[in-house]
Amino acid sequence: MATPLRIVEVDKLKTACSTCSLHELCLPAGLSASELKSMDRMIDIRRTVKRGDYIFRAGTALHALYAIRTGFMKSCVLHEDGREQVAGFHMMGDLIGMDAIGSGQHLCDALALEDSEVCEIPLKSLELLSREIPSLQHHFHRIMSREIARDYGVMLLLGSMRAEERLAVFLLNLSQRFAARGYSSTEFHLRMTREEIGSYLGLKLETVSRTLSQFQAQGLVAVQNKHLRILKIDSLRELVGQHGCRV
Amino acid sequence: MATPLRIVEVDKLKTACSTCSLHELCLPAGLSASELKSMDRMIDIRRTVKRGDYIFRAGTALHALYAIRTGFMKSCVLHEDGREQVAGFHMMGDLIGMDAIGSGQHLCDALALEDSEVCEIPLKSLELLSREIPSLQHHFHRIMSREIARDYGVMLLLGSMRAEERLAVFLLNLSQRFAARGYSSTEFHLRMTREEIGSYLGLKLETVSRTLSQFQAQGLVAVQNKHLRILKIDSLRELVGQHGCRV
DNA sequence: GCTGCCGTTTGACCCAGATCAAAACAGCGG
DNA sequence: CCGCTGTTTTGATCTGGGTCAAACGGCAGC
Repeated sequence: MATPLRIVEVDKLKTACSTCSLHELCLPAGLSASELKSMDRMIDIRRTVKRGDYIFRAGTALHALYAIRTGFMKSCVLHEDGREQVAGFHMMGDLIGMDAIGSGQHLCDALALEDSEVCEIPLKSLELLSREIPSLQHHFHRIMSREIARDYGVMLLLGSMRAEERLAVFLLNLSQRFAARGYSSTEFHLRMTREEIGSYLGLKLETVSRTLSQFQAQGLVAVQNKHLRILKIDSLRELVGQHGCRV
Repeated sequence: MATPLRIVEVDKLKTACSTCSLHELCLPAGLSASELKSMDRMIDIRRTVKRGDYIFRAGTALHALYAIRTGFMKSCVLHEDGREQVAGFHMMGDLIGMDAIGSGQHLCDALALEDSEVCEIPLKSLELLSREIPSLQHHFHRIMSREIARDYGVMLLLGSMRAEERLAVFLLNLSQRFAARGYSSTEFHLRMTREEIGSYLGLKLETVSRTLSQFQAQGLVAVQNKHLRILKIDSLRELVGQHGCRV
């Protein structure tokens, strides 16, 4: 076997759903081998995005949904007066762009917080294929539903939790998502700035910083710049929900 | 024609998608006459719910999605410690229960704020039928997407708006939704209590009351108990976004 | 290694909206 | 018509987290 041929082969393997290590986490979860092949045919474009690049911008037309293969991104919704609110942080296996199906236009910006790779999934193709593969159809519905469920959680957080609780929820959520992807649940890098965390949690960056320092003083976490280690995960869990509510 | 027969006929007409006055607003929007017939076959159960009745409770298994035919309801997500956060107010034509598709269990309570009528739409049937009718499939996706989009708006509101802005956004949203349903955009009844408004907006009931009184003093609205009249809709619109942000 | 730029931390002070309290009011059953 | 209950309004006071300000630290470019 000639070397050039092998390279091409490996390259192709790397970018197919059927061999992607995320396929149990991502859209094709639960599909059979032959159904995965159909997925492979549907997803023909992969994009590499560099830190700071936009995957899509608010106001632009929906071209496709994007499955995150590697990297880390945020989506933020903008108010006409310039205020921006981080609506979510996304990591590998997550599907983004679903906010745009309703109107055909994206409502938020999505941008990479580190060099990333995404798979473009044209909505039309996805809808076509899910008419043929019931389990894909149902799984897509589950993914959209989980986004709604996540949003409800954020509403609860923003509407009725105090600062410490918000931050604890945030850290526990990151921890759990990293764990689900095979990474450490207690030690990770915060890819976003304090300001972005604050925006997501409805707090100012100073409050995020202060609360993080307070957690550190209490021995709950060890923070050094963007590196975070959770020391007492149970105490963090207890912290959520036991304090008197703010609203 | 005998009277009893006529009654049955009218009754049947009243409960079919094909003759429902909401069908351009609801799930079957854009379907052909024959496709509407298929919808009729799918939706075989209509439920009447009285003020205070639950349509579903958090933690219970997903049986069906519910399209609201008449009435007004709220959904609220609960925190284990008893805190509750209103996640949305729903009126005729709205589809609720989509939060449960992901896990198979409802994450929020849905309860009627006035006597209402809902159509039960079994998820399995809906998925089956949308495999046959592409426009139904796409419209269902659009509805789920619009729920995500709405949630992003609520996040922006809860995360970065001051009390007056939140209330103005709330009133403008109600106004616009009533208008879309053929009712007055400037005069309507608030079906929910001040406390429920507050919960939805992340404010306490006293703040809602005070802010409403303030709007009244400024001549923006006329409130009398639960009856509300918008006097200066443009001023309300201007109010949103011009103040310095809280977060 | 030095310099400049961000992002972060920490302190001091302030204010929007929460909390507490009480009165006014609507709606309802008897 | 009355009394009861739950909702709403309004006032007085308090406080969590916002705002302003300054110092610190890590890292990229030179």
